[in-house]
Amino acid sequence: MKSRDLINLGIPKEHLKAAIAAVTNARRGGAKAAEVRRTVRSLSIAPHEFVADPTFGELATLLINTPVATWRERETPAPWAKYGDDLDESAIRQLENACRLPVAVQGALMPDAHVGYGLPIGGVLATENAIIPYAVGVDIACRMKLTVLDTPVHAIKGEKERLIKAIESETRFGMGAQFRGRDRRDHEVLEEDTWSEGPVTKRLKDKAWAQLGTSGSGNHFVEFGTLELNSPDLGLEAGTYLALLSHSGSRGAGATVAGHYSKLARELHPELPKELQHLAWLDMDSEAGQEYWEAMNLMGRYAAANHEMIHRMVSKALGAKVLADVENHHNFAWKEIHDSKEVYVHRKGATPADEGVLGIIPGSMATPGYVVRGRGAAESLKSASHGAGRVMSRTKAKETVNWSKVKKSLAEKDITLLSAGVDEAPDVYKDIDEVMRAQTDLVDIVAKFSPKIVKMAPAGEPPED
DNA sequence: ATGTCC
Repeated sequence: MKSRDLINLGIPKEHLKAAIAAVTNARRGGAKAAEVRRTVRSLSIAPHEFVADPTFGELATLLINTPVATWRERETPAPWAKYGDDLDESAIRQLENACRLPVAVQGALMPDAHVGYGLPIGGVLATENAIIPYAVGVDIACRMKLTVLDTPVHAIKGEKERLIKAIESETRFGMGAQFRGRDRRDHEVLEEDTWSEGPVTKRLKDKAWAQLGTSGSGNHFVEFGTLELNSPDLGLEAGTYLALLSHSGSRGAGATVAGHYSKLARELHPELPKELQHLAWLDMDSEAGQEYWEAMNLMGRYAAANHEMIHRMVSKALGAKVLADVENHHNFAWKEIHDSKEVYVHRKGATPADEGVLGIIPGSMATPGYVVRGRGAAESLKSASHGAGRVMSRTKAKETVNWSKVKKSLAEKDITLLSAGVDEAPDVYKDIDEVMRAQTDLVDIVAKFSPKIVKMAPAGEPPED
């Protein structure tokens, strides 16, 4: 019997697992399909009559003890702030909807906001005692890392081939990208017991190992560029440096964790209206909530290790020493105190910007990114944008972007593009400097990074191995 | 974002 049959027979989504187990047991015990079907129908109508049944008793008790879920939204929506004047209206609607959730406490919309599943990208949401998998995002712990190297800046021109080779030989890109055999990277994060403690993560460790030190597709990248520091900071003298910047996350492992728990959250909240289904939450007091929290935090450490291996291998190939290091998650949730209250702050495509905290806000392959220092603005839930933000969908980009024009413009800026999809062309993004101007209350600019040698996943090609 | 839904 399939899930859909069970639902048609009146089994609520949240008890599908228990129902499937009971049906399987009944069939193993020799009951015929039609007979089981009749039992399930009767049980869904009058569960009290089945409490003592050896096979269906447990399911009957579950049905009796589950109050009929009813949708109750906040009487008044949670307060939220937005930054920027020309924000996508659909993204605004998504954040407004999120603020209607009974678990919502406060929201904020960053100037790079655009539509995503559930919460918009560039959306921040604080909740009480609840975690929303889709408000963290599919790429859990998607993250930036910048290392300043002791390699002289003129190497970007003078030793270009050597820099290109370091990226090409030490990184992998694309959906399913991985290292094979002895090329696999090792990191102590893989030795954690946490992997085997989670019912989902225990199946993901080998894939995670194979993908350690890789970037995915879409907006992930690894690039060399110049970092301009106008005054001493980051433990460095003022000056222009050669830096390595990467954008990647928790890869396939994180996507599987996200998919599993967002589905579970939706099943646990069948009462949610359609526009809020993707914002289904897990109660932090529940086993599912705790499982997701542990898995999410593991994905956080894994994504950090992922970047660490990219930077370690590339700088090692160059024989370079790391002079400074800045990094941050921008798809994650944190337990924080806001307004003297403990809340779970989800930042989905948003950079943590508590007072004094360093972060990285990238532009595009052809425009600057910025190292920033947070100002701790309460209205933004101590957050800032995570980039420039898309102005054009991937589909539209593929129809309209003139690739040879892009190449010409890159050449004029002395930018070497090793590979990328047309949907990542500079024009699909907002003007990063305009976005930075919309968030002067949120962050101060520390340094400016200009991309010079850029690698992204090639479009439409099979993954490398 | 991800080897394309459990």
